[in-house]
Amino acid sequence: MTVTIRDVAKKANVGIATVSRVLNDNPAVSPSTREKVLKAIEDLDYTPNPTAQRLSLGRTHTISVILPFLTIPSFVERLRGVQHAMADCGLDCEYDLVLYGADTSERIDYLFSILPRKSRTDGILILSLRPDEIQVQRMLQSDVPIILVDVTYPKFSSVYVDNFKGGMMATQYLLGLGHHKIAFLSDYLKNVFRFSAMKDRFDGYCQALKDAGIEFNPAYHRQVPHDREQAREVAKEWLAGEHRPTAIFASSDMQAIGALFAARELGLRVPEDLSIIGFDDIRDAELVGLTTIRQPLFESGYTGAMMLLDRLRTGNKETKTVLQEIELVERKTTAPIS
Amino acid sequence: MTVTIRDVAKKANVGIATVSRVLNDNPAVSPSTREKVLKAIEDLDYTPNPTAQRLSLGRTHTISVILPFLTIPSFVERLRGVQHAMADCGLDCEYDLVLYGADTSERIDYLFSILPRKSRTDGILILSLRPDEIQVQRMLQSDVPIILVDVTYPKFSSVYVDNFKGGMMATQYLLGLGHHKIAFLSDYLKNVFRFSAMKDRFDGYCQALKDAGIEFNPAYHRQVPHDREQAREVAKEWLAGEHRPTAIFASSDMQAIGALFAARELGLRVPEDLSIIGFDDIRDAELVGLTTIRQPLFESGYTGAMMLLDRLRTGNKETKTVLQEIELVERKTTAPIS
DNA sequence: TTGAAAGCGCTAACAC
DNA sequence: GTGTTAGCGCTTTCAA
Repeated sequence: MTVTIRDVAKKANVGIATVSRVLNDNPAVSPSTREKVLKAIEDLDYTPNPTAQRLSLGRTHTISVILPFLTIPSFVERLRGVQHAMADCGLDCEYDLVLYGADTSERIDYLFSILPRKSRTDGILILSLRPDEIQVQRMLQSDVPIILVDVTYPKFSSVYVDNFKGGMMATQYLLGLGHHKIAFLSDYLKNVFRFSAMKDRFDGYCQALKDAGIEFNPAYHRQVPHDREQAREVAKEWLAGEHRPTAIFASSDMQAIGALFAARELGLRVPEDLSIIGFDDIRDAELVGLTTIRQPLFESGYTGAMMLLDRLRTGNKETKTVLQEIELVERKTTAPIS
Repeated sequence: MTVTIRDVAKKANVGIATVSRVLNDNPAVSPSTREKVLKAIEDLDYTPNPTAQRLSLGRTHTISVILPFLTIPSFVERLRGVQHAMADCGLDCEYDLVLYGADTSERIDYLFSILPRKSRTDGILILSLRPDEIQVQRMLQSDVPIILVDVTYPKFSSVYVDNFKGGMMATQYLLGLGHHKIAFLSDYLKNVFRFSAMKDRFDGYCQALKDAGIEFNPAYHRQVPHDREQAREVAKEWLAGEHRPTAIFASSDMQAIGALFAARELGLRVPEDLSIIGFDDIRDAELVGLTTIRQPLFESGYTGAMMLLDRLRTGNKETKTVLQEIELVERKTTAPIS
């Protein structure tokens, strides 16, 4: 049925070891036999069975990427970065990229417990998901290289940004524009994915407020799912309410855009009547002219994958953490208070 | 080092076959030994080696998805559909989803030649890529189930839409609004990915024009890469030129949005001075209020994956084609000519 | 109900 | 240089 190494050996009148040598570019094969073997391979349209190679080699030639959803553009950007790193290393033919969507806590738990095993995968990239204590212990036991992207954790290699600083930057910027009634529209600070970025941004927001001598107003903090529509609803409540904020800092661009829609819907002018700042700088941010805190999304995946690939190549086990820079991108949704 | 079935067998004082039976829910195991084995598995934190299972079973437990890029939102949506279908079938633990980015013709050729083998993968979903004659022949030879999404081809199962009709719908709609100078802004009609959708839409556009007794004006057709910026440039040329079209039909929403930007940049009001219609109905379309031809993106991936999964389960080899419905979504970028 | 052993297709150590 | 052979860790006959 399917062609195996034995068929090739027979056809070329050599042993299977010789075929294997040719396949693996072992120099200890005479040019003439190599020729014969290559011919047989060609004739039979033979391809080595990857599963058999993997079992024999004890390596899976597989890189696993775990991410929450594909609905959130920032995850897709990071994933793109991973793909490109593999291609740039010329390793996209060497390694298979296996994608695991982790959108429930059960699924996350399952993946975190089942995946970090040498027999499963050669390496793991975890995007934006923060493992809990138990999961961390298990991962630390396993000898599978794991890289965290958009999250840091002691003893793990990671690529991340300073979200606290980002939260401060955004808030201070609005403060500098003369805003005092600054609302913070965020993801759920506690969530099954254990995203921590939002919490850090919130803390940065609070700190900046405090530094400016402004008391934190709980009414100006609402938590909604990471979703445009839900953000819009909440923003509408704020904007239609009595103590309307003059500025909204959203913990993600998607939510900021939701707020932008809410403003439009209520006939408020942005930035004249309301300033809005987001976080991430996804592609849509440019589209709508959103002022935001940019973090390197594509690069985070790229760098994380590079670290993993490097570790796979060198076997170097030391943990390495990369802090990426963030920056304020001023566009058209923020202005001095009038 | 790693725990194997032999370790479990030893610990439970049984043969490896018995352990295997327990793993595979074979009823021919007495409750008491099953108990023993389960205990040993638990104690040793044993997980079967998937590679070994695959080799032994002769199945890879892998589904391959080939797509051009993750930069284009429509592909991501289709991919999401695939993920969800797997989860809804409860098969996301059974099958690994392997992602192959195919962004050059070499890579496409490589993937199309290497992937369709039983030893490689259990099934393949090809998104938006149209294989050429040679590749088709090879695929037809292979006994790996292949489903095309966003493409049809004789003898292949596929999920697709009538792009010709879509092209006509968009054009007729603009015609109905009184427009006569309708430009068609498209992808390259010939491209390494052999996307054919754009060509069909173009043909639909031409047909609608013809039906209305309007001669096709080559100056009103430009081809650019599937990219917002490039589309914007071209649109600007049209809009700043002498024979400015009163309407633009873009072969994708991304390009339509590029055109929208161009109009804004030149101070043209949309839809008062210029009507714009796109194709796809990606999420951004709603964001900017773009009128467009909607095709079911998520559903295409979902349906394709379902077909594949079903075929994997039943072994049913007959080819099946699903034509999905498209519809015109009127938003705020189109209006009667003034 | 259970265990021994063959076999999945490959790699690599070991002989020649 | 090249062939023989022993694994890699499973599943699955086939006997018992």
